[in-house]
Amino acid sequence: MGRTGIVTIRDVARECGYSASTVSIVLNGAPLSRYIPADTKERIETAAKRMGYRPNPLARSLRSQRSNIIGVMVIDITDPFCTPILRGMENALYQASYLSLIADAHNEPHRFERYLEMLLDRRVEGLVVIANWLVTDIKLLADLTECRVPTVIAGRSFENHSVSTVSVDNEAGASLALEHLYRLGHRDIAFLRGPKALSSSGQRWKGIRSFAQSAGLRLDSKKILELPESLDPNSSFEAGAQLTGELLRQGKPFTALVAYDDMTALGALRALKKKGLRVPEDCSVVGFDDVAQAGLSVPSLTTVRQPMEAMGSLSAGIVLEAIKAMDEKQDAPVVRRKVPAELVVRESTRALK
Amino acid sequence: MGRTGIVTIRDVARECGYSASTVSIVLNGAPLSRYIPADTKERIETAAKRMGYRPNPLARSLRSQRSNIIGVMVIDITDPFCTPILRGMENALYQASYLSLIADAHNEPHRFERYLEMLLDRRVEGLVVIANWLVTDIKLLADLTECRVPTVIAGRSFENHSVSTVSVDNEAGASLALEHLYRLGHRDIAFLRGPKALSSSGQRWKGIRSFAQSAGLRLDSKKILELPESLDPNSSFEAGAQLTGELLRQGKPFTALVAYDDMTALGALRALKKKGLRVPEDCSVVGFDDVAQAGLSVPSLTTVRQPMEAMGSLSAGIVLEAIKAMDEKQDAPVVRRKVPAELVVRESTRALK
DNA sequence: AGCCTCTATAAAATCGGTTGACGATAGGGT
DNA sequence: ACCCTATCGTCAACCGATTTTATAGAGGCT
Repeated sequence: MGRTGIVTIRDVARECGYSASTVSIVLNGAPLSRYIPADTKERIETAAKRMGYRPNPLARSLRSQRSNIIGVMVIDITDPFCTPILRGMENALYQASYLSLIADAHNEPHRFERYLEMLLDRRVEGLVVIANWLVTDIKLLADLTECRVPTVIAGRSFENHSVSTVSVDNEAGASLALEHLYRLGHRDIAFLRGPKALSSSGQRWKGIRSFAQSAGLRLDSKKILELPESLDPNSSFEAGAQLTGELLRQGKPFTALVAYDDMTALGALRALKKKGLRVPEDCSVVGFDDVAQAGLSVPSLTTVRQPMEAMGSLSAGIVLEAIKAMDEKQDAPVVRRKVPAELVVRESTRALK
Repeated sequence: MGRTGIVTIRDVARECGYSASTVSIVLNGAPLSRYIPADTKERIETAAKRMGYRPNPLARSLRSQRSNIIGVMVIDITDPFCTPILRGMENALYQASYLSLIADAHNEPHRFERYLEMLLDRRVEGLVVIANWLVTDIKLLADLTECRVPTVIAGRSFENHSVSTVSVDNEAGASLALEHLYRLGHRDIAFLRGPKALSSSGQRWKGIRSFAQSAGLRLDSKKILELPESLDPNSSFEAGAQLTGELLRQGKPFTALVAYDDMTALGALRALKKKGLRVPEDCSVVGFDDVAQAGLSVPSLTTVRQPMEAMGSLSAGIVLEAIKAMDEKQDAPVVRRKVPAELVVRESTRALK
């Protein structure tokens, strides 16, 4: 044992009088260990334990070409949407004794690329990209498919590319939100749509339109505003407040408002309150996502829940499956998982009197 | 180049007709490269670039005994207090081209220990523990000092141990909060203290008492409640709401409330609203931390800000310094950094009429 | 001629663990 | 007596880099 206090396999071997190979074979239960008698095994095992031997994962990875690490690219770790996904992933990976190497791109494509390279350098066996917001470009895909690293994009769906994705059913979710308001008797409903650049915006809007059509509800284009494009996910709070202010100034009455996401909805709450309107008495508000904040506001927010933890563990599961498939030389299928959204009714909506 | 598409240093060597040693020496600008003529260097460098050679960090780490990785133990990644710290750390580490390996302990001591071992196994060169809540025990310390891994605890201070810490000046911060209310004319003030097990509770309370004393303000023990101990940082919202309810039921009037942290304060807002009290008209509320939520609530929360990003980069800086010191065989000093808190006045407080 | 020093490059050792190919012994079958 | 197989291990190669040591030719000096 060197003076660093770190015990190598050779130290153990020397200590108990066997070779490093034998120690390795025994401790890993390799096929050859079949022929090693029980008492030898025991001697080796107790020596290893006594000496506190812990195999060096670096050396092991180098030899076995397996890092036991999944790279996780988070577009913006301060986004409350991300952390529950991370939590879910972590749960799934923990069980498979994989570690996750998390890179936070700060919403900057430049960092995204640099970190992507770092992750690939570190020989991550798989990659999960939590794409809440940033419009990830094609270069990503090129790099990844070229390097044969199983990849899942969580939180977004790309219809056109051959990457696995895990995303919520935005269309159905948005329908749920509108249906909820409709059932409560609301007919004059305002909308704050998401920015065009986000695919989820389009999907949610499609859900809105399809429900409206099926229910015979007329959507008044004067009451439909669109969030500006922005790189910062937290900006939608400000934008929500501002657009709601515009709606109110415009004078067209509405009894309910559907926001693109929770942040937007919280912004709307603030703007409504500022104009002296009470929620839900004077106006109902629905969000989307169910981030942690949604339950804590006053009034608490009725919203459409994305099962973020589940999405996280699903993503991890898909990547792990793909890795296993590659081990067996099959190629992994592209999985597009759409998880159902769930309406969470809280205080910000109520029946129209 | 193997069929994996990964280029090794030997591939580069073969390609340009030199040995792996020479390539390594040139690409790293090692001392011996002094003797290598410029055109050879150029040939090697262009070949490396053309072939897209990227040295394998695993192999490099194994040889050099340096992982270029800092381990980060997060007690609970879904706690909004943690992510800005992570962001700050990441910024500092990015510049030093260190990567952070984040482990989320889920508030479970069991996971904490297992991850700690994993991190040490991976030969992290330093460790930052983001200790928002969990009462970390002594075993941690033993393991760490034994393994000679520079460690910083961010978010807590331990007076009695010889670990570096970065924490906010809780005492001064709490004083600021109370002073703010006092200046606004409030004299009947209720308090929701933090749980005893947290050292920050005691510190904040000390700040409260010291300001009260210096201003001649009497604290009414009937209006001082204490949050229950709990492992879950998000529980303080519920607890805040519940304790505020108790205060109100008790009937002792108060015009302002100082909460242990922002979550507690948000809980208080909810309880006050439920009883029909308006904030800040009928009661002012102050929080502590300035988590992202604080600015988004209605009314937005006056609070004492912990400069979390700065704390994160400070922590990273201290660890990096310690690593550098160890490189030069000096031993790194124990640093106890206390950063100033800052009062952020928003809508939840106003002058007593 | 003999011995240094300076260049320019390569061979070999090393990091710590894994693994396929062997060696050696003992017993069983023919 | 001979081959086969089951046991119990060890050797050496290997993963992909870095680094120490070595080699070899060219000049320069005595």
